[in-house]
Amino acid sequence: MTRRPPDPPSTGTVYADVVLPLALARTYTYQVPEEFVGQLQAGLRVEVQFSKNKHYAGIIRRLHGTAPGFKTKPILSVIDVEPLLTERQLELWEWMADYYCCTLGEVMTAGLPSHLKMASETIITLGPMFSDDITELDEDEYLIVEALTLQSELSLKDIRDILQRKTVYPVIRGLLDRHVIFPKEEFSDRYKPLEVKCVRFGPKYRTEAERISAFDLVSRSEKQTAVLLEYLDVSRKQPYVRRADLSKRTGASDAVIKALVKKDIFEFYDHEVSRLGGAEANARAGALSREQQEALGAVRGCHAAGKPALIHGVTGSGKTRVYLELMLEEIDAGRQVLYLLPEIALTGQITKRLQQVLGDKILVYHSRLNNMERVEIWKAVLSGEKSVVGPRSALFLPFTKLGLVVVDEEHDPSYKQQEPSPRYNGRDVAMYLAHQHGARSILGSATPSLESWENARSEKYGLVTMRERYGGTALPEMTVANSRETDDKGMHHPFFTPTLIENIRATIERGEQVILFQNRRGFAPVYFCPTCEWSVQCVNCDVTLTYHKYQHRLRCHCCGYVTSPPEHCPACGEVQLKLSGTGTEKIEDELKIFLPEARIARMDLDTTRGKNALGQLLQQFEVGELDILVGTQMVTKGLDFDRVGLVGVISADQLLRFPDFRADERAFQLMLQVAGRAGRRERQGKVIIQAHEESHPVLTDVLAADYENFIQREADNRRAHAFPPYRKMIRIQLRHPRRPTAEEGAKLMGKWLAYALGDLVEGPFEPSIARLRTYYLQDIVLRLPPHVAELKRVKDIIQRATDKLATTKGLSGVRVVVDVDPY
DNA sequence: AGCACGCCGACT
DNA sequence: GTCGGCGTGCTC
Repeated sequence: MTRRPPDPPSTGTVYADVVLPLALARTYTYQVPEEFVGQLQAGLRVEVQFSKNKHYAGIIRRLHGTAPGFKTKPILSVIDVEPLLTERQLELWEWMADYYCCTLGEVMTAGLPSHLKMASETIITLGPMFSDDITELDEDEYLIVEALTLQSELSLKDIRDILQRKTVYPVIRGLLDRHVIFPKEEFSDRYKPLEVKCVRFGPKYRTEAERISAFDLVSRSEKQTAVLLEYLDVSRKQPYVRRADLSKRTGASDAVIKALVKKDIFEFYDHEVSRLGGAEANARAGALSREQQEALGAVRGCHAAGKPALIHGVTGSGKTRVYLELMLEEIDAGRQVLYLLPEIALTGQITKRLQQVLGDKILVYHSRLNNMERVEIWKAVLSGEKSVVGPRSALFLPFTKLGLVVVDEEHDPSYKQQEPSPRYNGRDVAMYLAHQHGARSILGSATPSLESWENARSEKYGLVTMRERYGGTALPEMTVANSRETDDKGMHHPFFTPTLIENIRATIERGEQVILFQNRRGFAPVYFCPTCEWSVQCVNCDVTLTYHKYQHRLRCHCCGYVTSPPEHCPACGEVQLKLSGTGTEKIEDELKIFLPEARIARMDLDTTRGKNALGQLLQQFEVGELDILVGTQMVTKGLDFDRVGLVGVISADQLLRFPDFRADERAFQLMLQVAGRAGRRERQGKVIIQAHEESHPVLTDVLAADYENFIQREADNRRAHAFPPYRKMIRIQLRHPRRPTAEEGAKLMGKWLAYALGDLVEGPFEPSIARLRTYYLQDIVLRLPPHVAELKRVKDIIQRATDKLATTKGLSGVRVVVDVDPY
């Protein structure tokens, strides 16, 4: 990257405004010692002391000659030679801090890989690759390495003592760069290849004839014959056969399989399940369809007119193919591309496909990367050579030649960071980023959000529509099943209609797969006493605990609190406690009763928590080791499988009843997205939605796959009730461990805001979950006409009110959380 | 965010 | 008489 000329040292001392990785509102001004004057510029990291004993790696925001009206501390050392951040990134940080009402330090904390944010407490250890190349080390470095071989870990503070000098960061940085030492956390995060224990025919049984002869060898054993047959059956469908699977399916013990190995018929081996990365660039895949060709032209048209393009393309229309074409163009022209996806979709086939076509030109920025890999990507992006596919955090990478930004699944709520600050929406920040770089941008979805649709309607974005599924596959047949439906004996099941069960059965019999969607995890969300109606509440939050049958535990889905179910009701002593409500676990459980033969798996937060659990689950489903996948929202995202013949929505009512102004939009998106998982290639898929309220207008639109009708009506509703996107919404949440204090603070805050803003202020009121993680909550909501100048004024008012509250006796402990566009 | 300073209750 | 509770204010 080109070096910016250092700011000219004006008369006298030079000062540097430094951003610190703390939740501080402003930058802090340090004095630049004479010796550093020539080498400093914005974006470099420097070591500074902050308060008594703390040293941090801060980032220079700007250099100037204006002496502040207080004594300044000196910059202790310069960590980087070249800036680690670009001017644009610093501007982006400032914009985010400003727009989302948070501090620069909070943006910095979110935006820098922790490896680059050293502080005095950082613990370092000796790297595993260190091969006593002591000759390479200078005296200071040698001292550190020697200390580490004796003590294994040291804090930066220790190192300062060892070296007997104040400035140790440059030395540390040098060692880090050469991978001699590591910040400690990295070891916990080392990845290993995913391997599964498998069986295959031994070397003597490679040919068909040899294999047939194997049957003679085992003819005396019924079990071994069965295993052999099963093996042949499974191996026809899957590229590898798991040892555990084989015994499970045949009911044969592991000893039976071992016996076959002993006879040299089988052998064990570890099958390495493919991981992302290391792909070779292929030729461009297949030709564009006519519609894709047209869409491509339309997107180019938008870009030529300087507008972002919103692609509304039904699932399977091949939006990715269109993105790819444009991405290739940018990359060929030597520019960078940022392709954003919701986190979960990153595990899917899309990343693989991008890497197949773009090879090592594109890097996957994944939440599972370790620190070192993150820093490597950071540097590669800074050099302008690599493009990136990643979740919203990839927005913080130091792009220098950004030419195109793609936001796929732009409607997805997980683009919005909820906690902690900065509470930003990745899609919106992406648009700002593109604008900042003068880059083109594309938003894509099968169900565009109302905000984006409205932007297209008002011609801020260009709209590109793709209506056909690539290859002409028909859209799935969608039907609704009344939840009250009974079977031929007049029996009614609380969560499976006969229609759904019959269809599941038929689908599996055809050798196809089923996805069932239930938007709630666990077994039952309420554990209660039928006598006195007492129910188990979370100790930290104002919610009931969800029963998880598999672990026989009660869990809080807000804070993670776990406890054992009580033996009897503590209020009245009743011993027969009951469960109510339905989660994915229960669906899975009940389904096993109906379909004991089916291979069922569950996909929710609980089953995908482990490192490779999600990938493993998807892999299993992909190769056909599973018949039914029961899951939460997760199953609506990024799943792209050919053999899904049926998608079932267990309860549409549950989605539509949600008390939020976006409930309808969310429900519509979720249902249409999950429906899109059905029948992707030759075959038409089927979707069955169970509901009590069959004629709900949202359901009617879902069944007709009528986005236009839905979004038009939704827009009218929102406009009529003054909701976003026709109003700017800001939520101000006040939190305190004591309810009266939270209430008092909120009342006061509400009064001040109402004084300045009148009836734009609603509340304070208690949110539906009144206590969260031991804090009592109070909300104040502002709904403003969407004018930018107005917004600045409002944010100043909020800031002043927050400051005022912080200096009010007795209420200074009330935390104020501002959430801009809180949806 | 961390941390020191400071002003009110149960202890060696 | 002190130790320590956390409420308050500051860090260039």
